[in-house]
Amino acid sequence: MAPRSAGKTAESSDKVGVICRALRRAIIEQALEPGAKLPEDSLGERFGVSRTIARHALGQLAAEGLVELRRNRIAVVATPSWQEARDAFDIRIELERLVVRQLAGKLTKAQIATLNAHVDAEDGARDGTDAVSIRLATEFHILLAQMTNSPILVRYVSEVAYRCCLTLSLYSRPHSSECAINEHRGIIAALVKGDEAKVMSLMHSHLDSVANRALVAPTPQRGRDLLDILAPYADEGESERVVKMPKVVRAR
Amino acid sequence: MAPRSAGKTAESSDKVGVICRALRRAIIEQALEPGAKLPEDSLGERFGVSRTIARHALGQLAAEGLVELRRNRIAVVATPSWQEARDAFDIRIELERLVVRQLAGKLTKAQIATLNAHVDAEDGARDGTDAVSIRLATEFHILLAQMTNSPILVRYVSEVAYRCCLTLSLYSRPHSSECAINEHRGIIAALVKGDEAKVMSLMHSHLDSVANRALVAPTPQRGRDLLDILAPYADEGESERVVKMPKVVRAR
DNA sequence: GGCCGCCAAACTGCATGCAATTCAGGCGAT
DNA sequence: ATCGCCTGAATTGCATGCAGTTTGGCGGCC
Repeated sequence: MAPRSAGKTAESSDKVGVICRALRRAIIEQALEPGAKLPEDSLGERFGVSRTIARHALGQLAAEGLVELRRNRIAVVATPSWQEARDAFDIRIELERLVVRQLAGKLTKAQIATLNAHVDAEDGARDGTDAVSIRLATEFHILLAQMTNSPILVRYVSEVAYRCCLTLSLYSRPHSSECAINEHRGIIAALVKGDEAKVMSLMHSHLDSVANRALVAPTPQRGRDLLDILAPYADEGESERVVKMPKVVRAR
Repeated sequence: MAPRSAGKTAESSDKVGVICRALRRAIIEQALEPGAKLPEDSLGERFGVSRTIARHALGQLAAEGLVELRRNRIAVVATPSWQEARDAFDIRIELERLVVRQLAGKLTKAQIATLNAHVDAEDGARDGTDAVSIRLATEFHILLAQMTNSPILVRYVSEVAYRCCLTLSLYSRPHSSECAINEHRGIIAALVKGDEAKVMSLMHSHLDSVANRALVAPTPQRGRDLLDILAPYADEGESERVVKMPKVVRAR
């Protein structure tokens, strides 16, 4: 009955979970671009719930870093800076190395079959939209994390993978997913073989190459539209020169 | 002091943030033990807000893994299994290695002073309660994370550190904090010297020793959740204390 | 005496209402 | 024409109310 480590911490409560999942998916499939507005009542109306619930869902997603919540302002899909994107990938690399280290040589036949099936699905979706193949690629990594049976690891890998997904829509260009698929197959093979060092290095280089392919140009002016990027970060803490802020409330 | 207003994701909204911080602190100082009930009403009354806000705060804390939310049931302070505690420490080790790797040799004088001051504070609090010294020790690690200027890293390190704190109250015995303080000093020294490899290994062994000192294996078997869950309640037996504790303290 | 079912209290799930704040755009002054 | 101000509409912040669920205890039945 009670599925023990089902890892359901919060959001699975009910409708909140539904909205969270829907929004997450919409975000990582780029149906909702970074900076897109998410008014509470529109959301509530769309999902047939009240603002209270929509609000709660937005709170959860904000905790995951997928949306940005500014006081008294409409919530928007998060717009990570380039540096934050880079940081997210760094963290992701460490976490996923941990995943495959725990998994090397310990996969059951059923798990191997599941993984292979998923990669096949990725393959089959190659003629679909980019958005879908990006989502599938991300889900492959989450699938791996789930096999560790460590709810915490699952949560962190999921979150950071989603965040990376989000940055892909900001800083990347047409995504060549074929190599990623092959790299996924390679990782599965190394996992089955149980070569811990090999699979860790494979995962490292896989993610690193994705990051490098995705995150172009260290020049900060490379974003789609600078306007959106600057807006939410207009007041960065310390070394900010006050250009013109006559009587703006300084947010305490 | 204005500790860099970064990391404004959600909770800093207003009252929700206040409640979150208060509860977090109460939890890591073990004023609230794992399993303690957190009814929305009482919380709201205690903090002078409505259930809506208390509920939202609980949602955030649940997302961080500090409280457990069961549908239609009173929220409780999370009770991680032994395995989850171990997993949390594993993740923490990787994350904090990342922190010190980024920080090695890059600390400003001001940052070094801040760190030293904090360790001095830890030292000064040695004759205080265990709870306080545990909190201070945890905050040292969070301080380090903040110096990376990576909001994501700060968030993850904070969360996982709090979780580890939580497990300490479950599985640890009288905590000898002096060695921890010395290890903290050692880490600062290595950071200043800029020896990346050394500081990573120091941090690794520091956390590993904390984990090993704290997590005494309950049973060689894993998956014995029930035992762990019962532990905090199973006060019966040798203690002649009042077993009867039917109602939650109600904090009035 | 012990067990089972019923019932009231407690609590959560969710929607709605009201006040406060922000946003958009029009109007007048420079 | 540009900038600043002012006002109505949009939107959030929060409290409260009602309905559904769980809890815990009381009384009846075996």
